[in-house]
Amino acid sequence: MPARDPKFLLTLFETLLHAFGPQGWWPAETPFEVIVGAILTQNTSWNNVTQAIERLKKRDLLELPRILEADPETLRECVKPSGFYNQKTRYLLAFCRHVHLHHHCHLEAFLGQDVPLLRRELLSIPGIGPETADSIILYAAQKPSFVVDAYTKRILSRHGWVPPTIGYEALRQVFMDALPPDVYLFQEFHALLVRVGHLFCRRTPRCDGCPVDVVPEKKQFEARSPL
DNA sequence: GGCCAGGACACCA
DNA sequence: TGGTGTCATGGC
Repeated sequence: MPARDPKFLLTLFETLLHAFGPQGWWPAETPFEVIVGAILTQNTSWNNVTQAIERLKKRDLLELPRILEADPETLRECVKPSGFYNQKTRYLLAFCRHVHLHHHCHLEAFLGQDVPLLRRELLSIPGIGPETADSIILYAAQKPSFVVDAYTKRILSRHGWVPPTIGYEALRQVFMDALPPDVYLFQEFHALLVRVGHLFCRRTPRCDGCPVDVVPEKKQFEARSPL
């Protein structure tokens, strides 16, 4: 049960864009670096991820074939600062092996597929869940698939616009239905929600001054869920 | 020293 | 189907 007015989310986007300006996501030089970052940032602060990516860069491992050729122990050492390094090394290798096996390491061909096909294929790879898949589609493939993360859910439910129990796919659909399929809009909106989340909506409630509060929309759910 | 972070997955009832 | 534990490092 999302907010009824489909223009509400556009109003929210414009409010955040006015308050914070364009965020210019994703901070990466290549689509493959986006993908590596998307996997490494799972439940991890971006600061830790940048350290891992720097290690990979230093060893010239930010290319798909290089990861496949790399010594697994070296790979683990690079991934380590981002936490969960055994898992994430496995996930990184699983992704690279998949593209190697099914697309002959041709990342552009893989990312060039239609969104439904690409999303289904991404979700079939171990370690790629819905958020990671949508991040890869939106920021690496540059195709419109809205990314829902913990902040998105927290911000919207805390303000009473969606129930706190809403699932990933349902919340994603709220955005997909309400917004035009515009890559720039999706990229900036997600980045802005993360920015707001960092500043105002951590687990310790600290919402004073949150620009989301000024968005005019009738709230349908109990506001300020006790997250 | 404890809490938190731009999740995903296995396991269990 | 939904809830819970596990994976692990670095910053505050």
